[in-house]
Amino acid sequence: MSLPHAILTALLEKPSSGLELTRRFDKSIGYFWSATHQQIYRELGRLEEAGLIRALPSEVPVRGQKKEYEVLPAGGTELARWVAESQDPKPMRDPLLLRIRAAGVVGPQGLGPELRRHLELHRRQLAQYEAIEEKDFPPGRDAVEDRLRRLVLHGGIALETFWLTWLEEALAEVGDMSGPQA
Amino acid sequence: MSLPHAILTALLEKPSSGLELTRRFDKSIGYFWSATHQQIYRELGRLEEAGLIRALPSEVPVRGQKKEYEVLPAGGTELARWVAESQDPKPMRDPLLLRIRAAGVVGPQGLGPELRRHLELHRRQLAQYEAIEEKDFPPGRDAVEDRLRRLVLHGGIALETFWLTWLEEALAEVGDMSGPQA
DNA sequence: GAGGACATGTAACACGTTACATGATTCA
DNA sequence: TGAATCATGTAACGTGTTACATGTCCTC
Repeated sequence: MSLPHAILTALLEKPSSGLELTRRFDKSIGYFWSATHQQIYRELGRLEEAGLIRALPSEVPVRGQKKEYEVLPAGGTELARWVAESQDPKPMRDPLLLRIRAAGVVGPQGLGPELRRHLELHRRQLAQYEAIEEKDFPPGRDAVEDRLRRLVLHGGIALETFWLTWLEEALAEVGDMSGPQA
Repeated sequence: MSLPHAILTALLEKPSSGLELTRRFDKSIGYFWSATHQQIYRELGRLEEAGLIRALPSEVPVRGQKKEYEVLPAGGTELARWVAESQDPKPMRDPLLLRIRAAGVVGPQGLGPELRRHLELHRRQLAQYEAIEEKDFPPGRDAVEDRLRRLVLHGGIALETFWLTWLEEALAEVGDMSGPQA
């Protein structure tokens, strides 16, 4: 049950409409918890129903009309409860590792290009994170909120770095035996 | 669509019944693609329907009776196709990073113990991977299949190492401000 | 023959994904 | 007025999760 709490977090940072939330997910929170606009609208309805958020009463609630939400006190309480909750880490679930395992059985033909493509994609993601760090977290900003957001960003950077390192190892292992030849 | 291919891989390594597959997922393939027995039975039915696997004809197919499956040629072809397929890496989806972000908004109260607990769990997982490496991959075994399975295991080890490093950083940041005091 | 382990399966629901539908606003 | 964009929403489906149901085999 992470999506509702991701939405509560985003709305506490700034009250927003569904589409605004979607955009903010695409470029910030979505880096570690992505969601489509359909999921977000569905969940906004549930959160409102549950009394954790409410639509700002300024506008008439017509279809096609922008509808802004803000977090109610019960929503903040629920989010704080969830932050301290005990949740076991889920085992990783990665299709690429699975494909390497499968390649051990049916052969690594065709894997080389795919590994190189992933390597490039992770390089770009890492560059993007590093740009964010440089832009949003210059040395000196040290409020609690800044420190925690930087911590999260460091997680993303370290994860991408892991992928780069591992993909290099994978290419060294697989690259030369997965070319166009049989 | 990874589960069917995880099952094809497991069945190619060794024909099995549904429950045997469930056990093998719990202690091997499931480290990077977990599945419950209900998912596995459902998927075995679909794979048989699709003509990619078949039940070994030796036993009478009665409810409660063991039913072993093996991969048909079409299943091997499909798996090889999937290995070389182009699949974008999915953005990570991690509730703990999300909770840290939320803690930036509602405060990190109660996070310390949770971080320490995760740290301990990841230490154990890492130790387990290292035990597997020592037991199943002694230096010298160099068949293609061995090399690729070792590569996957190295991925798991590096990921756990990432978590340990990052959780230490997180504790340094959060540990002292999330105690029992307000 | 009763209990427990083994084994397969159903049912219901939550979450995520894709495609599409509908209405409002803006601007040429 | 027509097209583009903004904005909210429905519908259908696939996967993952949880709880439970049913049947067989072994052992005491």
